[in-house]
Amino acid sequence: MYLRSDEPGEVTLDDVRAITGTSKGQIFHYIPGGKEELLLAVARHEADRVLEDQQPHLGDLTTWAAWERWRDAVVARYRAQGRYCPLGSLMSQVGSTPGASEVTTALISRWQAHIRRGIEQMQQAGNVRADLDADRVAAGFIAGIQGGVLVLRSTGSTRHLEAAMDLLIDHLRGS
Amino acid sequence: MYLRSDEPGEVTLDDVRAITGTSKGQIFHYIPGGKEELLLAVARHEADRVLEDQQPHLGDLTTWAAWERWRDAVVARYRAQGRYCPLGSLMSQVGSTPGASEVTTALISRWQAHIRRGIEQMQQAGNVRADLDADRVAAGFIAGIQGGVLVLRSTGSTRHLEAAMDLLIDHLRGS
DNA sequence: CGACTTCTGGACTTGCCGGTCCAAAATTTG
DNA sequence: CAAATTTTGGACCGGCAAGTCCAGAAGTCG
Repeated sequence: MYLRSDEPGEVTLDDVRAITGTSKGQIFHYIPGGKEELLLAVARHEADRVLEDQQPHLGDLTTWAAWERWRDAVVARYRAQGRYCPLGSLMSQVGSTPGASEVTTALISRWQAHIRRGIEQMQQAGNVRADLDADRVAAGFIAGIQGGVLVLRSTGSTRHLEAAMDLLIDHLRGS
Repeated sequence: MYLRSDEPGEVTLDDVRAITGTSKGQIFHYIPGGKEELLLAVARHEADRVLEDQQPHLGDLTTWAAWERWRDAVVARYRAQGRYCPLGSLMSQVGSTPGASEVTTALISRWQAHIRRGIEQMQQAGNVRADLDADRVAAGFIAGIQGGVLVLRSTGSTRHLEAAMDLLIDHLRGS
């Protein structure tokens, strides 16, 4: 039975010690909360990166071309990441502690707010039907992207992610 | 068979022993592969249940009313399940072994095939535009549902799941 | 009944990992 | 410089959980 080895499973404090070239003493000196505090800090950092990697497109969804660039950026980012999802692994390790779900819900809500804002701007410009519930469509995007990434993690293909994003953009276009 | 009630972490063989009223000797006598084989067997069983719980709707997506019933069944099922997703927990424990991804990809592909078939039937009946790529839209459904459930697991709300399914059904309707 | 096979229970082994502790090195301070 | 404080390294502890082993119970068959 092999526990050890490559990326997928668990990260141990010994791994951290080895990688950072430090010692247990230092880890607990600087991070009194131990493993959970460490993992949560990394998770928060990764969560920020998720949104950063979508910029500047995510913050400026004001034309159809921008939506396409955003779509491409998201697909490219996750294609590059492949089966290994840092944030996903982290969250599954930190389990269902209160801090963990706080990180995910915060990420989701910031992400969704960006998308909603983009839709509203498109509506104001008359490019999207005004009677669409922007927040609801934004929620759909979040779900589609998350699910696409989940599928990517187990199949290695970005097909579902692309399909979800394309369909939702088409929906906005009113096709 | 029911598994733990306190959702979060790990299932140990001692848990299994206690719940089933057996002993380590028996477990390894009947399941030589140990924990991994056991977990995979349960995962396969849960995967079957996922589709069973959507029947008979999933197998008969031939009218708009049927699509709505299916949508309601899926939402109801996951709402009832709440934050605790048996299959999800299982898969995160069994990690990224080859057997694990085989279970998920098999589930995804059967699920998607059902949806695709439903779309094709609607197309043949003239209810859905014939130029829609049925398999692609089905992939979008899978992504949306998976993502909706993922969000449900961390926020406890079915809002994203409902939004994703409604938007995709609207899309089929060509609204 | 008696040899033989299968099943059962649970003590035991092995190895892992988070966390503690403290002695010594480095650094600051007076 | 010397005392006080902070930082460092790593041996060690405790607990946990997967998997092994074997002694005996239960069942099978001639």
